[in-house]
Amino acid sequence: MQRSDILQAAAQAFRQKGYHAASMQDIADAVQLQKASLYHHVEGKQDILLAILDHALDLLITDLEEVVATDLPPDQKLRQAMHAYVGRLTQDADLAAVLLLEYRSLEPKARAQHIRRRDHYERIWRDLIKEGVQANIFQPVDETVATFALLGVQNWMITWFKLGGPLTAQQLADRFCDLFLHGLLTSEGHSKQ
Amino acid sequence: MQRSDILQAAAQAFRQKGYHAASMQDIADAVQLQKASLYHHVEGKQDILLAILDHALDLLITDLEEVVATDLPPDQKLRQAMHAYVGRLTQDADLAAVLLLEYRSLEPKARAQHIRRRDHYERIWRDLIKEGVQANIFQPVDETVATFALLGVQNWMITWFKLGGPLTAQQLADRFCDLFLHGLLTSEGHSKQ
DNA sequence: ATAAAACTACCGACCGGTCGGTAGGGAAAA
DNA sequence: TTTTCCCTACCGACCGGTCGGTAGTTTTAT
Repeated sequence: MQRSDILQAAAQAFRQKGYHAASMQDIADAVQLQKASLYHHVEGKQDILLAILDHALDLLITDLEEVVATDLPPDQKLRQAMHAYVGRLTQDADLAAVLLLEYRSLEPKARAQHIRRRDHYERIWRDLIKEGVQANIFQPVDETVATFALLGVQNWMITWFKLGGPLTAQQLADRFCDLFLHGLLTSEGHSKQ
Repeated sequence: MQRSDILQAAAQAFRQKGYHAASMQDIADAVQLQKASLYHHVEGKQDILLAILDHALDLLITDLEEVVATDLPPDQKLRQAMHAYVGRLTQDADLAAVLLLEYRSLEPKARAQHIRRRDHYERIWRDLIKEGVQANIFQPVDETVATFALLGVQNWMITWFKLGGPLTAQQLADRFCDLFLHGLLTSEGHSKQ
Protein backbone atom coordinates (compact mmCIF):
# COMPACT_ATOMS: atom_id res chain seq x y z
CA MET A 1 0.00 0.00 0.00
CA GLN A 2 1.40 3.36 -1.00
CA ARG A 3 0.39 6.92 -0.37
CA SER A 4 -0.22 7.38 -4.10
CA ASP A 5 -2.76 4.54 -4.06
CA ILE A 6 -4.70 6.35 -1.37
CA LEU A 7 -4.55 9.63 -3.28
CA GLN A 8 -5.82 7.96 -6.43
CA ALA A 9 -8.70 6.29 -4.61
CA ALA A 10 -9.50 9.55 -2.85
CA ALA A 11 -9.55 11.44 -6.14
CA GLN A 12 -12.06 8.95 -7.49
CA ALA A 13 -14.23 9.23 -4.38
CA PHE A 14 -14.04 13.04 -4.32
CA ARG A 15 -14.96 13.17 -7.99
CA GLN A 16 -17.95 10.88 -7.61
CA LYS A 17 -19.41 12.24 -4.37
CA GLY A 18 -17.71 15.56 -3.81
CA TYR A 19 -15.19 16.27 -1.07
CA HIS A 20 -17.59 16.64 1.82
CA ALA A 21 -19.87 13.79 0.85
CA ALA A 22 -16.98 11.37 0.46
CA SER A 23 -15.89 10.01 3.84
CA MET A 24 -12.57 8.71 5.03
CA GLN A 25 -14.40 5.40 5.37
CA ASP A 26 -15.19 5.45 1.63
CA ILE A 27 -11.52 5.95 0.84
CA ALA A 28 -10.46 3.24 3.28
CA ASP A 29 -12.92 0.79 1.73
CA ALA A 30 -11.59 1.57 -1.75
CA VAL A 31 -8.02 0.63 -0.78
CA GLN A 32 -9.13 -2.19 1.54
CA LEU A 33 -7.77 -0.67 4.70
CA GLN A 34 -9.26 0.26 8.03
CA LYS A 35 -10.02 3.93 8.32
CA ALA A 36 -7.47 4.39 11.08
CA SER A 37 -4.74 2.96 8.88
CA LEU A 38 -5.11 5.80 6.43
CA TYR A 39 -3.64 8.13 9.02
CA HIS A 40 -0.38 6.25 8.84
CA HIS A 41 0.05 7.52 5.27
CA VAL A 42 -1.68 10.90 5.28
CA GLU A 43 -2.20 13.63 7.84
CA GLY A 44 -5.90 14.01 7.27
CA LYS A 45 -8.62 14.63 4.76
CA GLN A 46 -7.47 18.13 3.89
CA ASP A 47 -3.95 16.82 3.37
CA ILE A 48 -5.29 14.37 0.80
CA LEU A 49 -7.19 17.05 -1.08
CA LEU A 50 -4.20 19.37 -1.12
CA ALA A 51 -1.89 16.63 -2.41
CA ILE A 52 -4.33 15.82 -5.22
CA LEU A 53 -4.66 19.45 -6.27
CA ASP A 54 -0.91 20.06 -6.20
CA HIS A 55 -0.21 16.96 -8.23
CA ALA A 56 -2.88 17.73 -10.82
CA LEU A 57 -1.59 21.26 -11.28
CA ASP A 58 1.99 19.98 -11.56
CA LEU A 59 1.00 17.78 -14.47
CA LEU A 60 -0.84 20.57 -16.29
CA ILE A 61 1.92 23.14 -15.82
CA THR A 62 4.56 20.71 -17.10
CA ASP A 63 2.44 19.88 -20.15
CA LEU A 64 1.79 23.50 -21.02
CA GLU A 65 5.34 24.72 -20.54
CA GLU A 66 6.57 22.03 -22.88
CA VAL A 67 4.28 23.40 -25.57
CA VAL A 68 5.06 27.09 -25.13
CA ALA A 69 8.79 26.34 -25.20
CA THR A 70 8.55 25.20 -28.83
CA ASP A 71 8.97 27.64 -31.72
CA LEU A 72 5.72 26.79 -33.48
CA PRO A 73 3.52 29.65 -34.73
CA PRO A 74 0.94 30.80 -32.16
CA ASP A 75 -2.06 29.07 -33.73
CA GLN A 76 -0.25 25.76 -33.79
CA LYS A 77 0.99 26.26 -30.26
CA LEU A 78 -2.62 26.80 -29.28
CA ARG A 79 -3.66 23.57 -30.94
CA GLN A 80 -0.88 21.63 -29.24
CA ALA A 81 -1.76 23.15 -25.88
CA MET A 82 -5.41 22.20 -26.29
CA HIS A 83 -4.46 18.67 -27.28
CA ALA A 84 -2.33 18.34 -24.17
CA TYR A 85 -4.98 19.86 -21.91
CA VAL A 86 -7.91 17.82 -23.21
CA GLY A 87 -5.67 14.77 -23.09
CA ARG A 88 -4.95 15.28 -19.40
CA LEU A 89 -8.56 16.05 -18.57
CA THR A 90 -9.61 12.72 -20.05
CA GLN A 91 -6.58 10.61 -19.15
CA ASP A 92 -6.37 11.69 -15.51
CA ALA A 93 -10.05 12.43 -15.22
CA ASP A 94 -10.33 11.93 -11.47
CA LEU A 95 -7.47 14.27 -10.72
CA ALA A 96 -8.74 16.85 -13.16
CA ALA A 97 -12.30 16.80 -11.89
CA VAL A 98 -11.15 17.31 -8.32
CA LEU A 99 -8.85 20.12 -9.40
CA LEU A 100 -11.59 21.97 -11.22
CA LEU A 101 -14.56 21.34 -8.96
CA GLU A 102 -13.36 20.62 -5.44
CA TYR A 103 -10.67 23.20 -4.75
CA ARG A 104 -13.42 25.20 -3.07
CA SER A 105 -13.28 22.76 -0.20
CA LEU A 106 -9.75 23.77 0.75
CA GLU A 107 -9.47 25.67 3.98
CA PRO A 108 -8.91 29.39 3.39
CA LYS A 109 -5.15 29.40 3.87
CA ALA A 110 -4.42 26.49 1.56
CA ARG A 111 -7.01 27.75 -0.91
CA ALA A 112 -5.35 31.15 -1.21
CA GLN A 113 -2.04 29.47 -1.90
CA HIS A 114 -3.54 27.09 -4.42
CA ILE A 115 -5.32 29.91 -6.25
CA ARG A 116 -2.02 31.72 -6.65
CA ARG A 117 -0.55 28.69 -8.42
CA ARG A 118 -3.67 28.27 -10.55
CA ASP A 119 -3.50 31.93 -11.59
CA HIS A 120 0.08 31.42 -12.62
CA TYR A 121 -1.04 28.55 -14.83
CA GLU A 122 -3.78 30.65 -16.40
CA ARG A 123 -1.25 33.40 -17.10
CA ILE A 124 0.73 31.00 -19.27
CA TRP A 125 -2.36 30.49 -21.38
CA ARG A 126 -2.99 34.22 -21.53
CA ASP A 127 0.58 34.88 -22.66
CA LEU A 128 0.07 32.31 -25.40
CA ILE A 129 -2.96 34.22 -26.65
CA LYS A 130 -1.14 37.53 -26.32
CA GLU A 131 1.72 36.20 -28.41
CA GLY A 132 -0.72 35.40 -31.21
CA VAL A 133 -2.32 38.83 -31.02
CA GLN A 134 1.00 40.64 -31.12
CA ALA A 135 2.09 38.54 -34.09
CA ASN A 136 -1.10 39.61 -35.85
CA ILE A 137 -2.11 35.98 -36.21
CA PHE A 138 -4.98 36.44 -33.77
CA GLN A 139 -7.45 39.28 -33.81
CA PRO A 140 -6.97 42.01 -31.18
CA VAL A 141 -9.29 40.36 -28.65
CA ASP A 142 -9.30 40.93 -24.91
CA GLU A 143 -6.73 38.30 -23.87
CA THR A 144 -8.30 37.72 -20.49
CA VAL A 145 -11.76 37.05 -21.90
CA ALA A 146 -10.35 34.84 -24.64
CA THR A 147 -8.35 32.84 -22.08
CA PHE A 148 -11.33 32.28 -19.82
CA ALA A 149 -13.40 31.31 -22.84
CA LEU A 150 -10.77 28.82 -23.97
CA LEU A 151 -10.39 27.29 -20.54
CA GLY A 152 -14.13 27.34 -19.96
CA VAL A 153 -14.89 25.25 -23.01
CA GLN A 154 -12.28 22.70 -22.07
CA ASN A 155 -12.99 22.64 -18.35
CA TRP A 156 -16.71 22.17 -18.86
CA MET A 157 -15.93 19.13 -20.98
CA ILE A 158 -15.26 17.10 -17.85
CA THR A 159 -18.95 17.36 -16.95
CA TRP A 160 -20.19 15.62 -20.09
CA PHE A 161 -17.38 13.88 -21.98
CA LYS A 162 -17.32 10.09 -21.76
CA LEU A 163 -14.48 7.97 -23.06
CA GLY A 164 -15.73 5.48 -25.61
CA GLY A 165 -18.28 7.87 -27.06
CA PRO A 166 -18.44 8.96 -30.71
CA LEU A 167 -15.41 11.22 -30.34
CA THR A 168 -11.91 10.61 -29.05
CA ALA A 169 -10.33 13.23 -26.83
CA GLN A 170 -8.00 14.28 -29.61
CA GLN A 171 -10.83 14.71 -32.11
CA LEU A 172 -12.68 16.82 -29.59
CA ALA A 173 -9.65 19.02 -28.97
CA ASP A 174 -9.37 19.58 -32.72
CA ARG A 175 -13.01 20.58 -33.05
CA PHE A 176 -12.75 22.97 -30.13
CA CYS A 177 -9.63 24.45 -31.68
CA ASP A 178 -11.24 24.83 -35.11
CA LEU A 179 -14.20 26.55 -33.54
CA PHE A 180 -11.97 28.98 -31.71
CA LEU A 181 -9.74 29.74 -34.63
CA HIS A 182 -12.33 30.08 -37.40
CA GLY A 183 -15.60 30.85 -35.65
CA LEU A 184 -19.08 29.75 -36.56
CA LEU A 185 -19.94 32.10 -39.40
CA THR A 186 -19.70 31.16 -43.08
CA SER A 187 -18.75 33.74 -45.71
CA GLU A 188 -22.49 34.09 -46.28
CA GLY A 189 -22.90 34.81 -42.61
CA HIS A 190 -20.12 37.39 -42.82
CA SER A 191 -21.59 39.14 -45.85
CA LYS A 192 -24.83 39.68 -43.96
CA GLN A 193 -23.09 41.43 -41.08
CA MET B 1 -41.31 34.35 6.36
CA GLN B 2 -41.99 32.68 3.04
CA ARG B 3 -40.76 29.50 1.45
CA SER B 4 -39.08 31.52 -1.29
CA ASP B 5 -37.00 33.38 1.31
CA ILE B 6 -35.71 30.09 2.61
CA LEU B 7 -34.92 28.88 -0.91
CA GLN B 8 -33.02 32.06 -1.67
CA ALA B 9 -30.99 31.83 1.53
CA ALA B 10 -30.34 28.17 0.87
CA ALA B 11 -29.14 28.89 -2.66
CA GLN B 12 -26.67 31.38 -1.27
CA ALA B 13 -25.44 28.93 1.34
CA PHE B 14 -25.18 26.08 -1.16
CA ARG B 15 -23.27 28.29 -3.55
CA GLN B 16 -20.80 29.45 -0.94
CA LYS B 17 -20.14 26.18 0.85
CA GLY B 18 -21.52 23.48 -1.41
CA TYR B 19 -24.61 21.42 -0.66
CA HIS B 20 -23.10 18.99 1.82
CA ALA B 21 -20.96 21.52 3.64
CA ALA B 22 -23.89 23.90 4.10
CA SER B 23 -26.03 22.84 7.05
CA MET B 24 -29.68 23.38 7.80
CA GLN B 25 -28.41 25.43 10.73
CA ASP B 26 -26.63 27.78 8.30
CA ILE B 27 -29.85 28.27 6.38
CA ALA B 28 -31.86 28.80 9.56
CA ASP B 29 -29.37 31.42 10.76
CA ALA B 30 -29.57 33.24 7.43
CA VAL B 31 -33.35 33.64 7.70
CA GLN B 32 -33.25 34.16 11.49
CA LEU B 33 -35.26 31.08 12.35
CA GLN B 34 -34.62 28.05 14.50
CA LYS B 35 -33.53 25.07 12.49
CA ALA B 36 -36.65 23.10 13.40
CA SER B 37 -38.85 25.90 12.11
CA LEU B 38 -37.54 25.40 8.60
CA TYR B 39 -39.39 22.10 8.48
CA HIS B 40 -42.68 23.93 8.66
CA HIS B 41 -41.94 25.35 5.17
CA VAL B 42 -39.90 22.65 3.48
CA GLU B 43 -39.81 18.88 3.65
CA GLY B 44 -36.07 18.61 4.06
CA LYS B 45 -32.69 19.50 2.65
CA GLN B 46 -33.15 17.52 -0.56
CA ASP B 47 -36.52 19.19 -1.07
CA ILE B 48 -34.80 22.59 -0.91
CA LEU B 49 -32.15 21.62 -3.43
CA LEU B 50 -34.72 20.20 -5.82
CA ALA B 51 -36.86 23.32 -5.61
CA ILE B 52 -33.86 25.53 -6.34
CA LEU B 53 -32.83 23.47 -9.35
CA ASP B 54 -36.35 23.35 -10.76
CA HIS B 55 -36.82 27.06 -10.35
CA ALA B 56 -33.47 27.91 -11.91
CA LEU B 57 -34.18 25.72 -14.91
CA ASP B 58 -37.66 27.22 -15.28
CA LEU B 59 -36.16 30.68 -15.60
CA LEU B 60 -33.59 29.61 -18.18
CA ILE B 61 -36.07 27.68 -20.30
CA THR B 62 -38.50 30.61 -20.34
CA ASP B 63 -35.72 33.01 -21.34
CA LEU B 64 -34.45 30.81 -24.14
CA GLU B 65 -37.84 29.96 -25.60
CA GLU B 66 -38.67 33.63 -25.81
CA VAL B 67 -35.59 34.15 -27.96
CA VAL B 68 -36.04 31.18 -30.28
CA ALA B 69 -39.68 32.18 -30.88
CA THR B 70 -38.56 35.39 -32.61
CA ASP B 71 -37.88 35.51 -36.35
CA LEU B 72 -34.39 36.95 -36.12
CA PRO B 73 -31.63 35.41 -38.24
CA PRO B 74 -29.74 32.60 -36.48
CA ASP B 75 -26.64 34.60 -35.62
CA GLN B 76 -28.72 37.31 -34.00
CA LYS B 77 -30.82 34.75 -32.20
CA LEU B 78 -27.59 33.32 -30.84
CA ARG B 79 -26.49 36.71 -29.59
CA GLN B 80 -29.82 37.34 -27.93
CA ALA B 81 -29.76 33.90 -26.31
CA MET B 82 -26.27 34.49 -24.97
CA HIS B 83 -27.28 37.88 -23.61
CA ALA B 84 -30.22 36.32 -21.81
CA TYR B 85 -28.14 33.42 -20.48
CA VAL B 86 -25.21 35.48 -19.24
CA GLY B 87 -27.71 37.92 -17.78
CA ARG B 88 -29.39 35.18 -15.74
CA LEU B 89 -26.08 33.71 -14.64
CA THR B 90 -25.05 37.05 -13.21
CA GLN B 91 -28.43 38.36 -12.06
CA ASP B 92 -29.51 35.17 -10.27
CA ALA B 93 -26.00 34.06 -9.52
CA ASP B 94 -26.85 31.94 -6.47
CA LEU B 95 -29.53 29.98 -8.29
CA ALA B 96 -27.34 29.52 -11.34
CA ALA B 97 -24.29 28.38 -9.41
CA VAL B 98 -26.33 25.77 -7.56
CA LEU B 99 -27.89 24.61 -10.81
CA LEU B 100 -24.56 24.14 -12.52
CA LEU B 101 -22.42 22.82 -9.68
CA GLU B 102 -24.64 21.18 -7.07
CA TYR B 103 -27.10 19.05 -9.05
CA ARG B 104 -24.69 16.18 -8.38
CA SER B 105 -25.92 16.14 -4.81
CA LEU B 106 -29.43 15.13 -5.82
CA GLU B 107 -30.38 11.62 -4.86
CA PRO B 108 -30.30 9.28 -7.87
CA LYS B 109 -34.02 9.34 -8.61
CA ALA B 110 -34.42 13.10 -8.53
CA ARG B 111 -31.14 13.52 -10.36
CA ALA B 112 -32.25 11.34 -13.25
CA GLN B 113 -35.42 13.38 -13.58
CA HIS B 114 -33.56 16.66 -13.38
CA ILE B 115 -31.04 15.58 -16.00
CA ARG B 116 -33.89 14.85 -18.39
CA ARG B 117 -35.12 18.39 -18.06
CA ARG B 118 -31.63 19.79 -18.40
CA ASP B 119 -31.08 17.76 -21.57
CA HIS B 120 -34.29 19.20 -22.96
CA TYR B 121 -32.93 22.66 -22.30
CA GLU B 122 -29.65 21.85 -24.03
CA ARG B 123 -31.56 20.54 -27.02
CA ILE B 124 -33.11 23.95 -27.52
CA TRP B 125 -29.63 25.41 -27.80
CA ARG B 126 -28.59 22.65 -30.19
CA ASP B 127 -31.59 23.29 -32.39
CA LEU B 128 -30.65 26.95 -32.52
CA ILE B 129 -27.19 26.01 -33.78
CA LYS B 130 -28.67 23.53 -36.23
CA GLU B 131 -30.96 26.19 -37.62
CA GLY B 132 -27.94 28.36 -38.38
CA VAL B 133 -26.09 25.51 -40.04
CA GLN B 134 -29.04 24.58 -42.22
CA ALA B 135 -29.48 28.22 -43.25
CA ASN B 136 -25.82 28.23 -44.29
CA ILE B 137 -25.16 31.07 -41.88
CA PHE B 138 -23.05 28.82 -39.66
CA GLN B 139 -20.39 26.45 -40.88
CA PRO B 140 -21.28 22.74 -40.95
CA VAL B 141 -19.95 22.08 -37.46
CA ASP B 142 -20.90 19.21 -35.18
CA GLU B 143 -23.93 20.76 -33.47
CA THR B 144 -23.43 18.80 -30.26
CA VAL B 145 -19.83 19.86 -29.84
CA ALA B 146 -20.65 23.46 -30.70
CA THR B 147 -23.47 23.48 -28.17
CA PHE B 148 -21.32 22.10 -25.37
CA ALA B 149 -18.61 24.60 -26.30
CA LEU B 150 -21.08 27.46 -26.18
CA LEU B 151 -22.55 26.40 -22.88
CA GLY B 152 -19.14 25.58 -21.47
CA VAL B 153 -17.79 29.07 -22.02
CA GLN B 154 -20.83 30.63 -20.42
CA ASN B 155 -21.19 28.16 -17.57
CA TRP B 156 -17.55 28.46 -16.59
CA MET B 157 -18.03 32.19 -16.29
CA ILE B 158 -19.76 31.73 -12.95
CA THR B 159 -16.46 30.56 -11.47
CA TRP B 160 -14.60 33.78 -12.17
CA PHE B 161 -16.92 36.62 -13.14
CA LYS B 162 -17.47 39.32 -10.50
CA LEU B 163 -20.04 42.06 -10.84
CA GLY B 164 -18.41 45.47 -10.63
CA GLY B 165 -15.31 44.35 -12.52
CA PRO B 166 -14.05 45.92 -15.74
CA LEU B 167 -16.80 44.30 -17.83
CA THR B 168 -20.55 44.29 -17.48
CA ALA B 169 -22.38 41.04 -18.08
CA GLN B 170 -23.73 42.33 -21.38
CA GLN B 171 -20.30 43.35 -22.62
CA LEU B 172 -18.99 39.92 -21.72
CA ALA B 173 -21.81 38.19 -23.57
CA ASP B 174 -20.98 40.25 -26.65
CA ARG B 175 -17.30 39.34 -26.53
CA PHE B 176 -18.11 35.67 -26.12
CA CYS B 177 -20.49 35.90 -29.04
CA ASP B 178 -17.97 37.70 -31.25
CA LEU B 179 -15.39 35.07 -30.45
CA PHE B 180 -17.77 32.30 -31.36
CA LEU B 181 -19.01 33.88 -34.56
CA HIS B 182 -15.71 35.16 -36.00
CA GLY B 183 -12.99 33.08 -34.36
CA LEU B 184 -9.53 34.16 -33.32
CA LEU B 185 -7.65 34.15 -36.62
CA THR B 186 -6.97 37.29 -38.63
CA SER B 187 -6.88 37.19 -42.44
CA GLU B 188 -3.12 36.90 -42.05
CA GLY B 189 -3.64 33.91 -39.83
CA HIS B 190 -5.99 32.42 -42.43
CA SER B 191 -3.58 32.94 -45.29
CA LYS B 192 -0.96 30.94 -43.45
CA GLN B 193 -3.23 27.95 -43.04
C1' DA C 1 -61.31 29.99 19.29
C1' DT C 2 -58.39 28.18 16.15
C1' DA C 3 -54.94 27.42 12.94
C1' DA C 4 -50.41 28.77 11.33
C1' DA C 5 -45.78 29.58 12.68
C1' DA C 6 -42.42 29.61 15.62
C1' DC C 7 -40.03 27.69 19.66
C1' DT C 8 -37.18 24.24 23.06
C1' DA C 9 -35.42 19.94 23.57
C1' DC C 10 -33.99 15.95 21.85
C1' DC C 11 -32.71 11.69 18.84
C1' DG C 12 -29.90 8.20 16.18
C1' DA C 13 -26.43 8.15 12.79
C1' DC C 14 -22.33 9.38 11.15
C1' DC C 15 -18.35 12.34 10.78
C1' DG C 16 -12.98 13.11 11.09
C1' DG C 17 -9.69 11.84 14.00
C1' DT C 18 -7.10 9.44 18.04
C1' DC C 19 -5.97 5.78 21.09
C1' DG C 20 -3.37 1.66 22.67
C1' DG C 21 -1.89 -2.28 20.83
C1' DT C 22 0.13 -5.97 17.55
C1' DA C 23 2.13 -8.79 13.64
C1' DG C 24 6.26 -9.28 11.34
C1' DG C 25 10.59 -8.29 9.07
C1' DG C 26 15.21 -6.36 9.16
C1' DA C 27 19.09 -4.28 11.86
C1' DA C 28 21.94 -4.31 15.90
C1' DA C 29 23.94 -6.46 19.81
C1' DA C 30 25.33 -10.68 22.33
C1' DT D 1 24.13 -17.69 15.37
C1' DT D 2 20.84 -16.22 18.11
C1' DT D 3 18.48 -12.90 20.64
C1' DT D 4 17.04 -8.29 21.43
C1' DC D 5 15.27 -4.31 19.59
C1' DC D 6 12.90 -1.22 16.70
C1' DC D 7 10.22 0.31 12.96
C1' DT D 8 6.59 0.08 9.44
C1' DA D 9 2.03 -1.04 8.56
C1' DC D 10 -2.06 -2.00 10.23
C1' DC D 11 -6.12 -2.86 13.36
C1' DG D 12 -10.49 -2.56 16.67
C1' DA D 13 -12.47 0.52 19.71
C1' DC D 14 -13.65 4.72 20.79
C1' DC D 15 -13.86 10.06 21.23
C1' DG D 16 -16.19 14.70 20.91
C1' DG D 17 -18.88 16.88 17.83
C1' DT D 18 -22.19 17.77 14.09
C1' DC D 19 -25.48 16.28 11.01
C1' DG D 20 -30.61 16.00 9.28
C1' DG D 21 -34.68 15.36 11.24
C1' DT D 22 -38.70 14.77 14.92
C1' DA D 23 -41.87 15.50 18.99
C1' DG D 24 -44.29 18.32 21.68
C1' DT D 25 -45.27 22.99 23.28
C1' DT D 26 -45.87 27.96 23.13
C1' DT D 27 -46.62 32.23 20.68
C1' DT D 28 -48.82 34.94 17.15
C1' DA D 29 -52.29 36.42 14.03
C1' DT D 30 -56.88 36.15 12.24
